[in-house]
Amino acid sequence: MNGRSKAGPGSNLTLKHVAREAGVHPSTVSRALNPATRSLVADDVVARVLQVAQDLGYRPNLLAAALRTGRSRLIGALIPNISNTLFSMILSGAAERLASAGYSLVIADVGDEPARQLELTRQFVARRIDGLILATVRRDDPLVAFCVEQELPAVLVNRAEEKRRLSAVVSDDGLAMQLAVEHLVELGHKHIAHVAGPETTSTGHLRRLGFTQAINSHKLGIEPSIEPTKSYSREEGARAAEKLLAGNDRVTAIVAANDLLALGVYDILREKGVNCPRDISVIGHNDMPLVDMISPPLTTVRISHQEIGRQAASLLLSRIQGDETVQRNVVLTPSLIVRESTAPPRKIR
Amino acid sequence: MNGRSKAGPGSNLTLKHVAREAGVHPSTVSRALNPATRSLVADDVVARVLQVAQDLGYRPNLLAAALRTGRSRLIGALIPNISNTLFSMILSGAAERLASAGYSLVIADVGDEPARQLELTRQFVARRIDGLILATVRRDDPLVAFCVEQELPAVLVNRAEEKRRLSAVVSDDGLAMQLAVEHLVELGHKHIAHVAGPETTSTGHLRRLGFTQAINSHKLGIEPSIEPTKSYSREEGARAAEKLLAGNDRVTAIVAANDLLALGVYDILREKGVNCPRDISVIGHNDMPLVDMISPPLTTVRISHQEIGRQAASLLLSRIQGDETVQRNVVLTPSLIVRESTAPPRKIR
DNA sequence: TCAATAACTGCAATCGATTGCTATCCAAGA
DNA sequence: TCTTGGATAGCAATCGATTGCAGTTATTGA
Repeated sequence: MNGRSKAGPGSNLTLKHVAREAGVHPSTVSRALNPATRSLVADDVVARVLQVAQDLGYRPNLLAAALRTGRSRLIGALIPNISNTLFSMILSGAAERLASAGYSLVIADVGDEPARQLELTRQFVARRIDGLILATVRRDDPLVAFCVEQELPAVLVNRAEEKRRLSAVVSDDGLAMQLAVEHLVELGHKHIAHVAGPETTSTGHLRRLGFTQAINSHKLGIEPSIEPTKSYSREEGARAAEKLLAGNDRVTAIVAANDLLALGVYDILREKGVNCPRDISVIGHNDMPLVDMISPPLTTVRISHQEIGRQAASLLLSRIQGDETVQRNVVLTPSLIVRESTAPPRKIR
Repeated sequence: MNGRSKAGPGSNLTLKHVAREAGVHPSTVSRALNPATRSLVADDVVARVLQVAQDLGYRPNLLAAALRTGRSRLIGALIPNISNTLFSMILSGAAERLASAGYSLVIADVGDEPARQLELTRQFVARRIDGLILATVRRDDPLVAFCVEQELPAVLVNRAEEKRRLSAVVSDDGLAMQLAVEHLVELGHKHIAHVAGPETTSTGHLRRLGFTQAINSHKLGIEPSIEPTKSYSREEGARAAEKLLAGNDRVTAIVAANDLLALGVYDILREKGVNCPRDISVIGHNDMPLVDMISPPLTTVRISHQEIGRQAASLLLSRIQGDETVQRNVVLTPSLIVRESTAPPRKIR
């Protein structure tokens, strides 16, 4: 009847053992060990129980506690791609905050496929995770509907959702583009183009809108637009840059929606023998590690992804613990890091 | 008596409901749903149960199953720093393989502090994780002793342990250094120095040994050695390079134990106006993302960290599922990626 | 036709902690 | 002296799935 063949890990040391050793009932041990219920037990008994538990090296089985209480103290994270630093930084920040509250982080590296995302989410639910951090969502995502329906506490990171059904922690994409465009305008640029990210993501969408608005507010003309990229990748950036330059020789600066796209732009510039920043200035977004070491060091918008993770974790915890039901959007302020990929435009081209 | 105030997420749909609906006993439902025990149930009953479960959208509570069976289908990962791509790549590979076997990955971003590592490990044990992936271990680590003692299935990744008490998946550090040195020798270098990683890690130690051996096998003289670095970081790399160049003007090539160290070397070379690769060639280790974009593109040793993660997961699963107790060391073969940071030495300097 | 066996299915214990309710004891107040 | 009540501690149900054992029915062979 015993599922385990041998002892196995996990010590098999239970409340009962501690109770017997301390000469009290298991329920008393439970109460003595839990700070919230400790006051129900006489001081001397508490002391004795604590001592015995310590001596025996007792550690409660979190699985059993979770089953009984209905709270697993596990938080799930749905990430499109862990190996992208952006996301691992978010995880790092979230894990830090969660650990200090006694929660652990379960990760699912799910890619972009909605079916797989939903399946992994269901598995999380089956594990009775207490909350969810979503880094995958698109502007209108069925996953969000699922979470709302299941009353599953969830927080979106990095990307937000159009209908604002869930709390989110994001960077101010509009401000970011404003900073970028302003910097270029100050340098004297008049013909600035944008390599937009995927329209399905809030970042791609909002940055494009922000760019347009910034251009308008400076009374500059919008450069003939090219299609948004299909994904945030170096290859897509290259493809976009190629198209952009083929049909336009006025452009003196390119604002990319993301560092990887900017790197793709670099690839094409190099290929065509166009010098950056002398001929064309480039601005990225995210300030990924090492973009300060490439040639030329990339001017980019910095976002503290770790802070996004930390805020998301805090938001989630307060939702779980405090039964707080208001949805909140936390918007972090980005900053422009000026390096050597931006310079005044050449007088003549 | 009910812990939950409201319904909460997780559907509260249990075996009993399915059983009632299908007109059978819960145990029969359990058996019908589990492929391993399905043969104990009549075919028509299986069909009916499956149908009902499907219709109701039943999903078993993994927490309850875990408590009863003693297996949580959770694997813990102890990582010194998730935001380092090296580790997030390992996680990515491991998560992929684990997910396909129905296991989830719980991560702990623990830094380098042994006390914290042990504490987080204990918490993992309290969660009854089925296995552990350790990326943090030093050459002789108390954590390994702990795992062995607790009979906790564990696999080391990237770094191995001296006493080989646990299985490990590593790259062939000796071979890596041999490839690096051979490449430089072929280019004509005779005075090659090494910026060593921390001696506490197996990688730092083994790469230093491998380097020495490779130099000897080519009958070259060992350059006066400098102290190993304290950590794998750009700053430490810079510090080491500074010391190295201060006392030695014969050196025409530097093999760093890691890309970050190599980047630190770059920093100093630039600062001192020493041209790489014309004056000094540099080789890194790991082939981190973007080192192909920096100036000059870094010649480095490529390791498939994702493959390390995958192999580690497989090893762990076979240990858990097959009751296999042999410890195995899986050694992956690295390759040298030649870029532009290496060139023949200048005739005169 | 009857016993022996096989094939299912149900019963109930179990995993380990939590918690509402109840029982006991002692002190304070009437 | 008796009641009231506060402080402790124990009892037993419970969370939801799994599984050894036993019981029932159908099937086979003699």
